[in-house]
Amino acid sequence: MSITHKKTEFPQSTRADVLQNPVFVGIEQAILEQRIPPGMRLAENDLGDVYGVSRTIVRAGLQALSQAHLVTLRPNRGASVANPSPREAREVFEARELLEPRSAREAALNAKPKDIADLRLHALAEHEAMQENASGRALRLSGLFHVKIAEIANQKTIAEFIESLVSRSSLIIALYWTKSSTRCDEGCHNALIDAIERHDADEAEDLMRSHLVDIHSALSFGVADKEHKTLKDMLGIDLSN
Amino acid sequence: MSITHKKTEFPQSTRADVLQNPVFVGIEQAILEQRIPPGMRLAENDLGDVYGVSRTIVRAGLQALSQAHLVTLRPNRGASVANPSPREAREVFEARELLEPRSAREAALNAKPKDIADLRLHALAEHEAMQENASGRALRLSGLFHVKIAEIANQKTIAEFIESLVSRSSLIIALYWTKSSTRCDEGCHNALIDAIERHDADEAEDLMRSHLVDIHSALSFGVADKEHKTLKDMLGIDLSN
DNA sequence: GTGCTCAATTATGTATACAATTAAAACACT
DNA sequence: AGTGTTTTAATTGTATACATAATTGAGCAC
Repeated sequence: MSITHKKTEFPQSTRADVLQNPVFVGIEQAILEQRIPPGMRLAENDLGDVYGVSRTIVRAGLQALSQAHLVTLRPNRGASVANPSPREAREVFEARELLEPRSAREAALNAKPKDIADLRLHALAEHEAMQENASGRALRLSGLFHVKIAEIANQKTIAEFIESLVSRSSLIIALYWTKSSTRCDEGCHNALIDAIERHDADEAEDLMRSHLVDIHSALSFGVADKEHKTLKDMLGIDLSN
Repeated sequence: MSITHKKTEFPQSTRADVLQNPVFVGIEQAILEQRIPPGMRLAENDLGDVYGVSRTIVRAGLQALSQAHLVTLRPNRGASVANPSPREAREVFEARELLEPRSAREAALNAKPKDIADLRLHALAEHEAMQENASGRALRLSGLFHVKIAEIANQKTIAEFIESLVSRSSLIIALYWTKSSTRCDEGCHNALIDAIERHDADEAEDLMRSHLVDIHSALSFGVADKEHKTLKDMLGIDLSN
């Protein structure tokens, strides 16, 4: 009944707990690599079978994914991979365009040699994934690059926001990506590393901003959500009969 | 085994599910009103008794609170009210100083008469709570004011971030607040509403920025965390013997 | 009296059983 | 055949039981 009043000594590592949940980790990675599409149903029993855990663990994972906006949870109806609306997509990129240029600036000011080396290594891994035509892995690594910069900026709070936005971007790209101007990333990321290495804050900020605008403008919200596509197609077929 | 592939029609209301959890709602409000202090232990059985639910529900609520940085979850050690470090406190306010001025600007551009009326009503409620010396309620309402502005700005994604930061601020204030310059809020909030009503974006942005800097600079990280205070006090008593 | 060890207790981690709800199938009826 | 209704199956919501780990406190040695 009474809530005991004892104070603990040291704090956190925010999502350390949820990172041990195989459902959270597995589904997150699958979404980031676009191995499961937006809107896909995620039944608790199936997930339990796949990851060899009980529904208790599945539910914990799904709840965490839901708070990360990667999964939609509807009462009594279960979970499905999130299906961000055009509006949400726009908002996510607006938020990134607000946060990440500042983050790149701070990274340029803070970066140590070790950070640069780490980024270069990462860019190499991105390059390899693209060569292998492993588009899923490439996409995930590309997102991770942005997170790494946010971490170098040494502001964990904002870095977490950026991490969340980057994750959601994978779903947005899955839904609204059009052009095959994919190769932008390669050059952009390298140029960004160069600017950061030079501690050229202004340049890093500008490069990040334009990089994000590039991605954003390669999205197309013109057509209705892809989720309605099938219905529309079917209607079209029906009418043509 | 196989995950069925069916698409659902409409999406989200992100934390609609967790808002139905009495533990989440109850503890969140208690923290925002500073009725439970940082570091306080939150045993699952106790919470279950208080809210009349099983540990299943308690755990779901605690997990959500943990992702909101209001509760710290340590494996096999249970939950306690979060105890933000000075660094985390600084980061939270830095993030607010980055996001909220922009938010106030957008609010000034977007605000409709109904929004203004709502804000004025809210300011009145804040005033009343202060008169009644209901400092907990006053603090929660004061935070809610900032959230409302973020919502008027019509950017849900960023508004959610701000909401999270505002919540965490309650814990930070509980730990690091010094002066009784509390009355700042009253004037600041009214001036802000005026600027927004005039659609004076620059003024709204400036007012919000300086308002946040005021709060931030009224925090003192000089002394060790208050969690050590009791220990220090006890040591002091011991020494005086 | 102080510090250590180990049992007893308490609390958390996970699975499972059952209830409630939703989705699907079978059936009756027009 | 097509539509509306009832029955059945499948899925989620919640509580509880059991396993496991942490904490407390008693007893003992020093």
